[in-house]
Amino acid sequence: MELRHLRYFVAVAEELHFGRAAARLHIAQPPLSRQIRDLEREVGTPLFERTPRGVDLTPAGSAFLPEARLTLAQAERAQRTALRAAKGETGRLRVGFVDAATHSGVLPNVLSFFRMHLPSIGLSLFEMDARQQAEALRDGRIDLGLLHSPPLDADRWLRVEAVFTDPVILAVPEDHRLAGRARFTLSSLAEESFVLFQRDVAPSTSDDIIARCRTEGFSPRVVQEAAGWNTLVSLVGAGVGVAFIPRSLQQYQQQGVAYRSVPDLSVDMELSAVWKRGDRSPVRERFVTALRAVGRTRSRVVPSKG
Amino acid sequence: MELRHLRYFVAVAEELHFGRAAARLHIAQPPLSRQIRDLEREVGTPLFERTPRGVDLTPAGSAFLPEARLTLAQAERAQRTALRAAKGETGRLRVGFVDAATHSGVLPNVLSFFRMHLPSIGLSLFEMDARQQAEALRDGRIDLGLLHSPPLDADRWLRVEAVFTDPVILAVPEDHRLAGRARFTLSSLAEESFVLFQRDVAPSTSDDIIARCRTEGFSPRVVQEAAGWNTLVSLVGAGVGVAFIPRSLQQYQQQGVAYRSVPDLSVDMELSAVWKRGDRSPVRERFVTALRAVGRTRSRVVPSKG
DNA sequence: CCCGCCGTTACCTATCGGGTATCGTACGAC
DNA sequence: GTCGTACGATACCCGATAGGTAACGGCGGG
Repeated sequence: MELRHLRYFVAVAEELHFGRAAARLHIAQPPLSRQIRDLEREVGTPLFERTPRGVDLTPAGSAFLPEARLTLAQAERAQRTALRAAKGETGRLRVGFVDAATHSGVLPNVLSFFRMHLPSIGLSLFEMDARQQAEALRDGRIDLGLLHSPPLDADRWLRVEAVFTDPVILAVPEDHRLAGRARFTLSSLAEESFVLFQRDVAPSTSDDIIARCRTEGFSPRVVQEAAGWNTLVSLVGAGVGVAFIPRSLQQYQQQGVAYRSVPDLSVDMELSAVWKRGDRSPVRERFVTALRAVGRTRSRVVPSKG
Repeated sequence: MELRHLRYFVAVAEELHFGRAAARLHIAQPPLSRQIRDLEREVGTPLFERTPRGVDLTPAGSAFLPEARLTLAQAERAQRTALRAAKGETGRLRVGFVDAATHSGVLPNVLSFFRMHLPSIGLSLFEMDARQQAEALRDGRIDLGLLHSPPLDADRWLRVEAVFTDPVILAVPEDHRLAGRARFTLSSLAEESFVLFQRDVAPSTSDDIIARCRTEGFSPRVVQEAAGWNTLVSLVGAGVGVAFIPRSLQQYQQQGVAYRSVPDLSVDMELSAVWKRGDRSPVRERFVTALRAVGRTRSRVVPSKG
C-alpha cells in the first residue's frame, strides 16, 4: 500500500465516479480502476460497489475513508514538521549559561523573545560555569553555552562568538576617600585594597585586569576573593575594598556602593556564545541570531553613568 | 512522497547506517540511498547528515521520524479498520422495529448479545410500524426492519426472513363462561365477542385469522379494535370480549385474563427481518444471524401453557 | 430495441525502483 | 606518512509497474 493508493481512493470516494476522479487526478480512468483494484486486493476486501451509474462505498470503504484521509494528513504533517524544524521554528535547545548572562539582561531578553515568537521551541536552561559548559558541550548534554572565558582549546572544536560587551568599571564604597571623584585613572588605584572575583571562574578577564595594573606599575593588593557578584558588591558596600565589576551590575544599585568608570582600564567582559563546530542546528542558529540582536541593543541601551 | 519513502527513512533512522538498513529492507544499499535522497528533495530539507562512520539525523530528521512512524501506523490502522468493517465487527446499524419485537424478547436478546460481543458496532433503534419501516428502508434511513407483515410488493426489492414464530393463542376474561376449558376449537368461538388488533398495523395476521374463521363457517363479531397489545389485553381483562394474541404476550400475565391455545387455528405471527435486496452490509448480516439464533431459542424456550 | 454512460479488460509505453560495479573519502593501523 | 577498510555516492543496466489508448460489456433511459 502506498500513499498514491490512498490519494486515488479518496478521490473516487469523494466523486463516487471513476471518470471524474481520474480527471481530478489528471490521469486516465483505466489506470485508476487498476490502482483501486490493487488497493482492494491489498486491504483484503472490496471498498467500492460498482453500479451501472457509478460506484458506492461498501461498509469497509466507508470505514476506510476517514482513516485514509487521516493517513494523508499525517503524511503532510510529517513533511511540514520537518520543514519547520529545518527552519528552526520548532525543536529543543539546551543552553548552559553563567549567571552573569542573566545579570546583563541578555539571556532574559532572548528567552522572552523566544516565548513570544517561537513558542514551539522548547528551551532547557542550565546554570553552569565555563568549565562545566565546555564538558557539557563535549558530551552533547547542551547545545549552546553562554560564558565569559572560553576554554583555551576552544578553537579546535568550538565556535565562539561574542554577543555582548560589558565594560569593566569600578565599584567603591560611598564613604571611600575617592568616592568624590567622577572618574579614575588606573594608576591612581595603586594603593587600594581590592576585592576580586574568584579567578578560576572567569580567568581571562581577571588576568587582563591584573596585566593592565602591572603595566601601570603596581600589583593590586587583593584583600578578599568572592565567588559571586552579589557577594563581591556587598563586600565593597561593607567597605572591605574596591572592586572591578561588569558595568551591567550597576543597575542593582547596592546600598553604600558608588560606581565609577576607569577609562584607561579599557578591559571588557565579553559574553560569548559557544557551540560545537559543525553543529548546524537551525534552532541554535536562531538563538545565536537573537543573542546577537539583543546583545547589540543592550550594549547601547545600558546607560553609561560616570 | 510515498509510504515506501517513510518505511525506508524509518529503517535508516533506526539503524543510522545505510548498509544495515538496506539489509533489513531486503534491498541493496544504492537504491536505498537514492530513495532517501528523493525523499529529502521532496520534503525540502536534508534529513540525515552523512558522516564517515554512518549517518546522523539532522534536526529536521529527528522531527520527521516520529511523524513518519505515526503515518505508517495510521496507514496500517486504516487497513485494519476496513477489514474489521468488512467482517462486520465495527460499523453502525439502524434498525426499525415493531414493539412486538421487544415483547417477544427477540430484540432485547440480540441487543444484549451485540453489546456484549460486538461493542464497537453502533446500533440505532427506531420504533415504527411496518409501513414506516418500508418507507425508511426505501429512503435508506434504516438498514433493517423487524415486522410482522411485510409490504405486499416486498419480493420486488426486499429480502424477508422470518426469524421468530409466535403462535396465536386466545385471551379470555377469567370469569368468562369458557375459561374453564383447557383448549378450544375455533368453531366453538363462533358466537363470541372479539377484540381485535387494528388491522392496518399487522394486516396479514388479522386476515389469516378472519379467513380461518370463515372456513369454520362464521365471521368473528368484532366489538372493539385496539391499537396496542397492552390495550387489547386490558380490554379482555375488563370482560369486553376475547382476543387472539401472540403467545409471547402471555408472559405478562395481565390481571383477570386467562390464556388458552386454539390448536386448530394454527395461525402464527411471524416476526420477520427485512432489508434491501442487494444490501451486503456485514453488520446487517451479523445482526440477522443473531436474530435467527435468538429467534430459534426463544421459539423453543417460551413455555406453551394452556 | 437501440443508444449512451461507465467501469473493465487488453495491450502498449515509459517511468522508475532495484540490482551490480565502481568510485571518493575519512579514519585507523602500521 | 601510507595503506587498508568501511562508509555512502555515482553510473549504468534491467525489469516491474504506473499510466496511456483502444476495445469490450452491462445496465438504464429514450
